[in-house]
Amino acid sequence: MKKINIKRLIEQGKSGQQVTVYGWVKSKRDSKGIVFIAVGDGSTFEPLQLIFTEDSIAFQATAECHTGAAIQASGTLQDSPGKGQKFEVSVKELLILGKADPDKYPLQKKRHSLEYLREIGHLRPRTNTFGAVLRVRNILSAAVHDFFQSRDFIWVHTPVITASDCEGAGDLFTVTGLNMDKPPRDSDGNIDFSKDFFGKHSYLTVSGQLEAEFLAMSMGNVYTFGPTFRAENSNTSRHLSEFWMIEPEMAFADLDDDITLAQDFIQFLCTRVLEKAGDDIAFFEKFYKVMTIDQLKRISESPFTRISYTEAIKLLQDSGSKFEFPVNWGLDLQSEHERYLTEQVFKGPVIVTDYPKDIKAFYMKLNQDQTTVAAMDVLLPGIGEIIGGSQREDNLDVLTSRMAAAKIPQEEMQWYLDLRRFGSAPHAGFGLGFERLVQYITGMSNIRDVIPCPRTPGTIRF
RNA sequence: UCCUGGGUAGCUCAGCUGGCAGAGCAGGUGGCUGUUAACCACCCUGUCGGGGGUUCGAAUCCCUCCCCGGGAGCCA
Repeated sequence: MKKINIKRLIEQGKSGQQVTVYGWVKSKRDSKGIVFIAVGDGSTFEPLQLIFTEDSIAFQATAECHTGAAIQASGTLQDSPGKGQKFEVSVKELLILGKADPDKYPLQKKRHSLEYLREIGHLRPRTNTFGAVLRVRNILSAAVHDFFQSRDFIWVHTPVITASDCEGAGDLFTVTGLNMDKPPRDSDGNIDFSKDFFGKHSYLTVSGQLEAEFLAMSMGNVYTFGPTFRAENSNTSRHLSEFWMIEPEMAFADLDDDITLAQDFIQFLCTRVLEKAGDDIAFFEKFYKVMTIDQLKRISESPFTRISYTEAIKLLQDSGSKFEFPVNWGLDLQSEHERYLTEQVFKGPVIVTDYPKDIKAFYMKLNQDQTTVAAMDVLLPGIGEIIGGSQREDNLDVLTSRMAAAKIPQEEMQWYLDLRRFGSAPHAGFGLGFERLVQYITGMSNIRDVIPCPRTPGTIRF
């Protein structure tokens, strides 16, 4: 039998058509002689209304049919006289494929707290909110590839297991095949990773950037889109230990090209979500009241504010606002400062550029002033940093001296320095935290609610 | 990791300076011919996070541990 999902049925169905639908019961309402069942199958936000009247055999079967049950229903698609839906199905045959005991089923046809839903992560995709999140996440994932493919970027697969521990992006998870009860020791008593699976200490990647750089320095424009791991003990609404990151890297490009790409990228994604996930976005607007369709339209149309770090410091100092943390040139911007810029001053995305070299990574291009680097952060209201990027240092001497200053051992990094020895060229890229983007667009305030299986310190399930 | 708020019925929460454990929703039964998280009536539902202490008496006060938010730091 050829199955049709509810999304297709609503889009392409014709009144009078015989249909069979499959899904899970979202709610049941009954009156004398008539029963209404709302059924969903994940394909779309709108549930399908099933009608059972006393004259059908299926009517009896609804007694056993509670919220959460998996059902198969056959009948006639017809225009709905009721408000709220275009079609409904008058059901002649109802099969309960899997019951859901109403005394034990953890989901009810009412609002649950997001905290509670996190405890039943395997069932929460059946809720309106999480279904909408997953559909938006899917639209965005596909749009990421559409955006880069349409610009001839090559999708490259950088490794999940890496030997680079000097990227400086945070603590790393060790990957090992050693017997943890009795690991081999060297003469100093330290664990001897030369006896490990790969012959050296290996980690889960914290960024594909360094590898993406050598791919860009041969393929031109490339991007990665894959999982990333940070062993930081971060307990916030915008950090995960395992998250997905998108990292484009462009050869023959400077910071300005990088910023333009970042803005075009975010705007493209907002536009695509509005086109393809209207129902879901409308739901977020209505129930969570954080991100509106109008706001998304505005973001997709108007250029982002650009401000240099130096200008930002001056603006904060002259603002007359009291901050908990000091504002001084040379100090990093704190959350409260970023929030002030995005939420109070500019009320939208802000791109801060040209940070002092001492608070940024060693690989960022040193500016002519010798004190700042060609870096940029994209900041969003409510989220903070969503993108961190830079033009990369392409001068061998400058790079090695910056590595020395940052005390980064160079023996293991000769391959990286080779890119500056042979055919070096200006290049730039950035990293975008995918879940933070999903958060921003849906208005979900906790990052744990935009990924199916969140990994955070002290918590792992499934 | 630090600061801060919380944990009471299946879910969401009220329960004041210590004095009989509560409501809405869900569930059950009945009613209602078209509902939209339906509605109306009645019924059922408790390790008050765990342990210890103070007290005639603790959900309430004290100590301790566990868990969950929010904020901060680290970052995407």
